Amino acid sequence: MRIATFNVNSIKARLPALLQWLEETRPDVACLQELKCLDADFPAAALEAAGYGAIWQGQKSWNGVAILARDTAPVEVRRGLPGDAEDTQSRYLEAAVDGVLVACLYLPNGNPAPGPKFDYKLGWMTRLARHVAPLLAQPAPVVLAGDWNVIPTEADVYKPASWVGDALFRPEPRAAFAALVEAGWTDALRHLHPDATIYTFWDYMRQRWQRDAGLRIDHLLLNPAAARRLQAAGVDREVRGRERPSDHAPTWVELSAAAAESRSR
DNA sequence: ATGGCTCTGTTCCAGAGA
Repeated sequence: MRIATFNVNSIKARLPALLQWLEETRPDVACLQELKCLDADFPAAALEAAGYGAIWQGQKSWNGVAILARDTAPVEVRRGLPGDAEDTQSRYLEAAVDGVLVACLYLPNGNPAPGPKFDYKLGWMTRLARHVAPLLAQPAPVVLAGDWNVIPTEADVYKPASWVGDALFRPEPRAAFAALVEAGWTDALRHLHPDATIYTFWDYMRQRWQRDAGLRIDHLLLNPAAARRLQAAGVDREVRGRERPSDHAPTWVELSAAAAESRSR
């Protein structure tokens, strides 16, 4: 079972690229971020024609998340991150697909730091940690997939020195991310590729793609039940090199089926 | 330190992103 996350940077601008990628890689689940569209404008029919059921949480101009499932309908479990009744930004969805609980998240950028946007980011991470704590010990696999807007370590950025002080690289968000890993969530890509240079985002500016000056900020965190099934993980880098690309590349994990796991025990 | 690039919408610039 392949579960992917892809910040599309406008689902309307990116629909051809999205459909091409779905056709090529056929993920079982795809978590999308930065839809940048109203609920009414979500291209559900085009995705259905491509073989994907979907749930989505849009909003005008910014943010927006969706969960796609191949040949089935994702069963919505939660809409919005709990803990702040004032939060109206569309950044969090949860769905069950084939016995796996998938959370699709779009963590706030947080720049400039310090400031109210950075405070919102840290508060969001606190709320996330509180919400996912009981999911860690679930017997069912749980995958927290999305654009985390956190560079976990110096190995995850082309030039750490130039990102010091940035909201993606400041100690507080990194500590919040590290605390989840310390608690038992597995950072799937880093776990399987401990020494590799892995990027999932390349800024449009300054020829960052051409220079491979990237960041690893799109992550899939697995609870122990999911980590036990982890077979492979990667980044579909070629998608970033195409015409009119998103600034993020799709990032994915492959989990073995439940039956295969029970046989192997 | 600045600006570079790409997206959206009460658009022909400004705000946000990372």
